[in-house]
Amino acid sequence: MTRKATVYDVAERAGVSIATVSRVLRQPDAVRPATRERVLDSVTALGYVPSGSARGLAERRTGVLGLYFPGFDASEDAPDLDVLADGRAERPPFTIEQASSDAGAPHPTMLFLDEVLRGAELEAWKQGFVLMIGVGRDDPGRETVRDIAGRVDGLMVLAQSVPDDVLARLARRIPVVVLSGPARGDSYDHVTVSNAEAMAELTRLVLAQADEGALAFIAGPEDSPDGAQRWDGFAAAIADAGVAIEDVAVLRGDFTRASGRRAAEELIERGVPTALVAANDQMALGAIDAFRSAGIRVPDHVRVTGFDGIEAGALSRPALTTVRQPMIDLGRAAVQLLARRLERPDAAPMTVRLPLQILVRESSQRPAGDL
Amino acid sequence: MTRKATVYDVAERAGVSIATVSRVLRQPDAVRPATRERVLDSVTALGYVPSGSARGLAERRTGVLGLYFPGFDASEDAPDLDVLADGRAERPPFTIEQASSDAGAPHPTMLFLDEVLRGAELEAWKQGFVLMIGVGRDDPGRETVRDIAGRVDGLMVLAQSVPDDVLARLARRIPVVVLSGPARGDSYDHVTVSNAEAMAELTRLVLAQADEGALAFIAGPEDSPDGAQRWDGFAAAIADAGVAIEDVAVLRGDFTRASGRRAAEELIERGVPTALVAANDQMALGAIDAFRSAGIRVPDHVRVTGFDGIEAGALSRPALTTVRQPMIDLGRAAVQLLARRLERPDAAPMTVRLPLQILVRESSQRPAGDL
DNA sequence: TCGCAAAATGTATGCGCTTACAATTGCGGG
DNA sequence: CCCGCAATTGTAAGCGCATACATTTTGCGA
Repeated sequence: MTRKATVYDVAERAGVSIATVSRVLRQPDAVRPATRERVLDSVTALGYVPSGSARGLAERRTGVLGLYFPGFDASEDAPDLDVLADGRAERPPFTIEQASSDAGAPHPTMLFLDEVLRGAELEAWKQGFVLMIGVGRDDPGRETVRDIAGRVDGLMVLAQSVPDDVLARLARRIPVVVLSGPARGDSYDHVTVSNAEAMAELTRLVLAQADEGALAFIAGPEDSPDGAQRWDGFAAAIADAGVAIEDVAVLRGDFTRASGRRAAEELIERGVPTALVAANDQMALGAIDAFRSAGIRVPDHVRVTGFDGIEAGALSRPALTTVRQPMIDLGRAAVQLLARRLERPDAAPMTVRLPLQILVRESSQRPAGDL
Repeated sequence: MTRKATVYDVAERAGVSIATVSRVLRQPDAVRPATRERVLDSVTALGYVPSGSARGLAERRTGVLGLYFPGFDASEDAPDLDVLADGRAERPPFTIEQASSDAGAPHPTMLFLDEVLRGAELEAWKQGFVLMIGVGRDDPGRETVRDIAGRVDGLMVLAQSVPDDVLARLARRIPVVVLSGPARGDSYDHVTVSNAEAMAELTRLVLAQADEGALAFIAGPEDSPDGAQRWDGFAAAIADAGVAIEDVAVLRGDFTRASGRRAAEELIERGVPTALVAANDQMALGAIDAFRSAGIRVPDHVRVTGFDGIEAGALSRPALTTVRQPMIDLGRAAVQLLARRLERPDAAPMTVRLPLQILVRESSQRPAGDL
């Protein structure tokens, strides 16, 4: 790897000017086939790859879109790994563990983000962009978002991953799309889902099956916007159904499986409901665990629903009724919004609302005989 | 969003030269506190964000690392989504589906890549880089890899995602690290895992439990390097154990659950083995399905093992004994290698071999009574 | 063969930033 | 109050490419 080849090298070798080289790469038809060949030969011979920086500077656009995530994994604290350290060679090529737990499964929010990312990448590719990603971390001094913002034509951020003031500042430089948060009346483009409406509908489905029995709800942590929206949807649905909120056992969890288990144990003491609506899948699965331990059958004795559509819910028995986020489409929609705004910078801010998918599975179905 | 602010704007507003502005951002200590304040004021007032392109060009490094994946999801064919189309507003905010299948679960290779990506992002952040990602697709004309290569300081590619000649060319421009393929004696840095060794060890564990019975193996598709390595490990282990290869029933699958099911059905006809080693988890799970349908109990009648460590294996009953790839660490190691090479461009090419994790779970354990 | 419009190519500038080097300023001792 | 050095700031030269505009070449009809 000597010095990297530049247009100048290519031009010289092909006996043309750098303008011609540039043309061969950008508008091949504008140059005579013979010269084109000659230039392309030099390109391969020299292993020339155009500098993205120079291009970006000259064209005043980078062709890159940025996606910025909140960091849910506290990965700042991840142990250091040093593959370059000495003595690695002597280490065994494998380790053996007696394992029955499912420890090590990634945080569900991560899975969510992975799919959003996939959708974004796909659509970016379709639109001719490349994707740059960043994760929000406690990061005094080093401003990763700003870093990224300086390198891209447009930025997608997940709600709450960037402080408002920082975001406002970045938006002065490039278009910003906010994903999956409350559709505030601000001036950004938004992509959201109808959390509340879907939860309301799900609750209606549950009520339709719940006979006369008692209803229970496991809410998420207080500071979760998602959790709040889901609660709103639930509350709206039971209000519509003429059920008094006081008649519903409302517990609070923290979105973990353990907290769902605890909540269900409390319910068992206070009296088992006919139906339990949980604000996410983890807690629903935890509740099912607790019910099972207590000999209470789902869905025979109690119907249970979750929210999110994680894989464990599909694999559990009974399979968990839930609501799936259109994750791929979230990513794709965000890119489309960005592409649109890059074309028409002064169009009015837009909010795209994607439909959720209610997956009715066994855990919420009244036993067949009763139908 | 008027015209984007540049150093010139900031300099003028602060009454200094552009050099000073640049210094404030790059080496704050080299400028007198008073001036520094003035400059920073202008920066915020103007919403200035430095251009990554210009920086990259001037510094001759971008601070970006690239990660290039093979595209396993045939996403080129993904249906178009058009969130900007008219009439979206009228669409319902949710859809309802009676669903019991686990359709829609992402391709396991995707999950693998997601984690590698996560590891890479984490380590890139720790080392002060930003990550750019690209997915390999059938892509006549548009050369995404090259595109990315032009914008980054170093490139990580998953084995087989980039044709050899293209890779060779890119490597002339920037350092390249190849992930998870055979450690060929080429001139790139490599990160791999000990597929064969781990499979051999797993096979040994199985043999130790397999009594006198017959052994079976479900191989992967012929063109899979991973599959081949796993076969090699298996073959080596049984050879060591003095078992003739002819005494082992070897079937071939295509890494899908269905193919595992078919293979097991064939085994049931030909005679159920005491132990079945599959080249990946999907096929192992498929085989377990088939055994269950036939009333054959796992692990009581037949011990089964997989490879990969997918989540469904941990959740299934019996939980699947398998080998987990150190996916996060693969990504992290790749970044470390890249960072090292950027520092010392002419160090000898290096191959880092990461240990695999053998997870011994129920599906391979001889029933307790027998111990 | 010549003339002219169209096609092909070359020239030169600027994109926004970093940085070597030059010029200026500040400060302490004499 | 002056001198010399160090700290600060300014000047200017690229970094590699795209492109407007100028120049040359080509193709074609007369």
